[in-house]
Amino acid sequence: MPRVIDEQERRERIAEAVWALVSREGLHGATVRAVAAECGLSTGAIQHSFRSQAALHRFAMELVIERASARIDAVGREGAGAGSGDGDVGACCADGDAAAEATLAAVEGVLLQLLPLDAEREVEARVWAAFSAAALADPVLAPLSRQMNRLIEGLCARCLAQLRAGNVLGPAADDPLAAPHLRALLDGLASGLLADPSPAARRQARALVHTHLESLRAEHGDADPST
Amino acid sequence: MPRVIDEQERRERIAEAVWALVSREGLHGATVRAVAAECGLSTGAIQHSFRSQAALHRFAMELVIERASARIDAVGREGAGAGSGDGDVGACCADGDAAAEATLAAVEGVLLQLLPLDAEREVEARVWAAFSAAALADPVLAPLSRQMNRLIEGLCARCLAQLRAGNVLGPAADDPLAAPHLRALLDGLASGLLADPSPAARRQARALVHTHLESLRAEHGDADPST
DNA sequence: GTGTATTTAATACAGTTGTATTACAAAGGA
DNA sequence: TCCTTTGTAATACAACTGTATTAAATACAC
Repeated sequence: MPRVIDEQERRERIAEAVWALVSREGLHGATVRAVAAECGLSTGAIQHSFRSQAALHRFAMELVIERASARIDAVGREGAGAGSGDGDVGACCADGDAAAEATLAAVEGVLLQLLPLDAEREVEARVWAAFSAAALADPVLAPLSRQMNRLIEGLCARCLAQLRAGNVLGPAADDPLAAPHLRALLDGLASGLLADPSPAARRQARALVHTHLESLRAEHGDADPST
Repeated sequence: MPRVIDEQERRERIAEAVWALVSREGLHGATVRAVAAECGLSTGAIQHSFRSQAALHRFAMELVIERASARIDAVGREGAGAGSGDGDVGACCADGDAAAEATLAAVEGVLLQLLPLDAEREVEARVWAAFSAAALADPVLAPLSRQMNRLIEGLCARCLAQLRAGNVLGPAADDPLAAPHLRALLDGLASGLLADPSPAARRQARALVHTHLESLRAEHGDADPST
């Protein structure tokens, strides 16, 4: 047998070149030739790994989901047991306020990871924005877009559940709309940050996530008592 | 003088053909030839009105802003005086609840106009999504993206001001973050609706806007008393 | 009517794209 | 050592792109 190559790793390397190009120049910049140049291969090598450009783009989009999914699952696993990492919160709610603050801060940190607040997340968010825009006119990519939304909403739901378990939230958190609400907010913040990544905008986004969580805590009445 | 043509109207007609194509096939579908076919002109006629394809795309994006801006201004003008259209609310806050409900409903209606809940808005939102994604990698279009965000945030601010004037909101509405918060929420909801325009998702989006406004009303404590 | 300025249509052209095809290099089994 | 199998590189090709150029048609001034 000749030159053995880790095909999966090769495919991911190519997909990462796609990411770089999409982030810099948009999806239309990720031509086969440009991708080949970006990762130091020939167009023939690209074609050996991917039947077509559409397959390449699809794989690159799926890889974004896969990586994000892995990160989110990791957060979920480590967040399920501990509040902020140095103390268990779920069971012992004896000294309320300190533990509550810790849980709140931990959740806030997790949610902030979904925003393009550093260089790496910004690339990821730009790439995702390009792909999800393309998905609007491409039935093959559209399901991936929805999958990502479900993924993030799931993370939001788990964060809210954790806050509820720590008795940090009022009854408002039981609202089944709380997770979609949080997801939409994060999505809109991310899109705004991509258009304006200034330090001021980043500060504002952080503050917004903070006050949103605080407002969930402050809320003690029913959401809609009139109807 | 030969055939006199309303150049501005012609340009807008061409731009609307761009919208249709972008909504159906994405930005890359708006080639000069496709645009010409869409509006029943020749490529020569397109080139007579627009120096280049980039200029055409830019104009089409600006026209989205212009149209949206006109709608928003109209809403602002009619909304400045009356609450819901059949009764003045700003001054007479004698019978609180009924007037408050009316104001709230009126504002809710305005905000819902920003979401792709009907066919026309959906096209507009799809077009805008495509353009703002392109703006991430195009320095010429990027300012337009930010301009639109400012426009919508301004509308949000005015809506909140109206609610405040009607004594519908607690002190939380004075938070300078309330308008950016609302804008981000609407942005995220819009993007979610484009990915999943199902009736269920639309119902959820409507409900979310409603509960968000309700939560602003319910909130009476400080947003962040601890720090 | 004639002429002229101006818009339109058609075509030409150079560049780029995705993809198929081809020849070449490399690596292990006989 | 040679040979087969696999990956690589280069090139070819057809389709499509934006744009420049050209010729025709049109509508008003005179």
